[in-house]
Amino acid sequence: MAKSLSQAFFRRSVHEVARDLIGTTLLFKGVGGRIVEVEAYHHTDPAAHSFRGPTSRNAVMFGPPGYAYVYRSYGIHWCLNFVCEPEGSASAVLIRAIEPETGLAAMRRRRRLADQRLLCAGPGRLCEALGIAGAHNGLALDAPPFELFARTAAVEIVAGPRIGITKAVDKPWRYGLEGSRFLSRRFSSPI
DNA sequence: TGCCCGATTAACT
DNA sequence: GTTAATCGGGCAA
Repeated sequence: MAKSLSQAFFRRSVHEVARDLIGTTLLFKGVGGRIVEVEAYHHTDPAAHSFRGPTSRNAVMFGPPGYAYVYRSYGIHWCLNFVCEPEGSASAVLIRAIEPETGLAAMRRRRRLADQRLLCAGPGRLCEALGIAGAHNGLALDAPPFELFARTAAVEIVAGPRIGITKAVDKPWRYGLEGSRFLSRRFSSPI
């Protein structure tokens, strides 16, 4: 049985945590799968929500590591982030895609006709499939309804530029599981 | 108060 | 390849 991740897992730099999240299992109310794609956002990064300081929306980012930051994107979708170390640094990892494994029926029901490959391939799709919404902003990641399990084998990780941003576009802070079919987009070249 | 734009997605041509 | 949907944050006035 895989080990549960504790708060200590998130008490490290956002880039370390981002790489180590690839291959871990994320469940929300018992539904989810293996994380295959994430992006790191550091508070000194102009593309990060926290770059201009605390607001009511990003307040959770300025709190302790190991909590979920959920925000509305484009007025339509929800996006899930994990807050990282150090406390108050307002850095977080955006969860962009998981490989659906557990609770497929519940995910399909929420996502309607989507095929399994697109069920959780993208931050908005993932939140819809798992039933994550703004009400879950600020929840701890080491307690229900969240469950996180460490990976049980080594993984090949690829990196590349982040998606959908207009600032700091050159930073290769998107991480993915090499060769996964469940990425929101392909990585152009392995690093 | 008003205006612009975004860590997106699905449905178009 | 393009674009509409849709709304809160951030900034200018």
